[in-house]
Amino acid sequence: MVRTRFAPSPTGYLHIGGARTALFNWLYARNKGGKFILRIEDTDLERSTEASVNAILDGMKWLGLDWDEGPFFQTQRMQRYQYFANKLLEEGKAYYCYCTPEELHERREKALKEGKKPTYDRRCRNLKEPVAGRKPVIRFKAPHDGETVVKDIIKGMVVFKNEELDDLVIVRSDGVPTYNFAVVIDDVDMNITHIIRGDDHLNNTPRQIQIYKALNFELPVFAHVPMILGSDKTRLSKRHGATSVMAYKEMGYLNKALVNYLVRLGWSCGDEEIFSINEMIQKFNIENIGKSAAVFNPEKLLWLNAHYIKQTPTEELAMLAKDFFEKKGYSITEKSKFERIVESLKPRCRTLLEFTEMGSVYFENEFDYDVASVNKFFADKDDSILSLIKTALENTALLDEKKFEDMVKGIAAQKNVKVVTVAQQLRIALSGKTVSPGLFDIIDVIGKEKTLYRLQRAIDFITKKA
RNA sequence: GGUCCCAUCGUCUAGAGGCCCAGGACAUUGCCCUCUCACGGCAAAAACGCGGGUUCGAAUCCCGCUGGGACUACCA
Repeated sequence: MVRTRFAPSPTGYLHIGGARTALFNWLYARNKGGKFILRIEDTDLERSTEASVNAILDGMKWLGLDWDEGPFFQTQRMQRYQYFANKLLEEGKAYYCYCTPEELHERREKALKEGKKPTYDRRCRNLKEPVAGRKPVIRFKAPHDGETVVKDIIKGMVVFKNEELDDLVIVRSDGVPTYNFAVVIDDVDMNITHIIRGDDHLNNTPRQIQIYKALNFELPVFAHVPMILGSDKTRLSKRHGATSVMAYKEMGYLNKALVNYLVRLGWSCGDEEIFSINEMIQKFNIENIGKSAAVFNPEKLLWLNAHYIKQTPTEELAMLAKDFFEKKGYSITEKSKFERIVESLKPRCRTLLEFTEMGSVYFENEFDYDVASVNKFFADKDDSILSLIKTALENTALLDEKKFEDMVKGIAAQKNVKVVTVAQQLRIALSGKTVSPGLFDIIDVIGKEKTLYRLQRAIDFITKKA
């Protein structure tokens, strides 16, 4: 039975990189009919917060990455780490070290200055007596010679010389285990079969393998996936823009779009770009994960989001968009009318936030007129076209789209101008700009009264200007 | 500095020795559609980092170089 896990440390929100790691683990487990476990690595007491735990959980839920077991918290498993630390101590595979962080730091600096390796010199390894007045850490007795090989199904066989690895601290002076130790105990206790994680952990892996061996644990399968980079090819971080998963939700991205984007970042399936969740589960495999780091490309995410917006049924989309409109102060009363609005905006918007921007035309009556648009279409200060439209609309009952178009064309013929001129003048009257959803959509949604109001307002604007 | 990883269009990638004077997608440009903007359709431009090998033949294998990244904590 395949068992994978996602093990974030709660020191911030769920970010893009973590989300992709979680997704890969989740997909692999689902593909194999296995289990996906969530574990919170909160042994860094200083930086871990409950708010971060909740933020991560929210992010996972929004992406639809449900877990089968957990969340487990490392801080609630202290006795397990103590047990194995003691075991190593008793078996002579670990020892107390009384060096202070300050001493260690000094020695490291000194070694670096002298051009030597800044590794721990193992001076406490054979200490017979405790050092009075100091709280020791526990260090792992790493082998001096030989090599440790990481068998990684993405990177291949990676060989590390043991002389490069020093005696790492496995338990801090306050009794809290360090990452490299806790992660091993946890993965073994939770029967994790496949460890899929960022390749920033590849260098840690030989140390962990040494601990597995010292404790006679069976090794899991390792798969180190390449990092996600920003546009400048350095590790993706805040300065590259939004990195929080939930920030994308707030910006009006659909979870399906983000997940689809993420799965294709570092993984491929021939020429395929669009995957439903089920297709992903069915097709995901570790073999097709690439070896090189990938640059996060917001443009492509935007394209995918637009794709999923177009693909989402309008009724469903309207429910998602509602919050965004209400947040902007536009109250949604009639469901069917709102769906009409959403429908008209659907092919024009790439995010839900854009719906509210372009959609303002349906809600605002007292807008400003765009200067460039006015200069282009009302330069001659002639309101006759708008007046004709107004008269035509005043004398008609509810138009259908065909009749509306005939009217516009008729006025164009009558005034001997292009249809587009009439349309654009009307558009500016209705929206203040030369860009908007379809004219008929607008008048149909806002109704006769508001249409006439906006026409008169535009006529006043033009004539006042004259 | 040391260790480790990586290297195909601007970006995500296909490519597992001949099917590749390198395919798809995003972005870009042009054309068509059209009441504007979009959508949609069509088309174009755009890459195997460099140098050595191996081989009848290399984007694909090997070595070196260069470049990028990660790690180097009583962080994870």
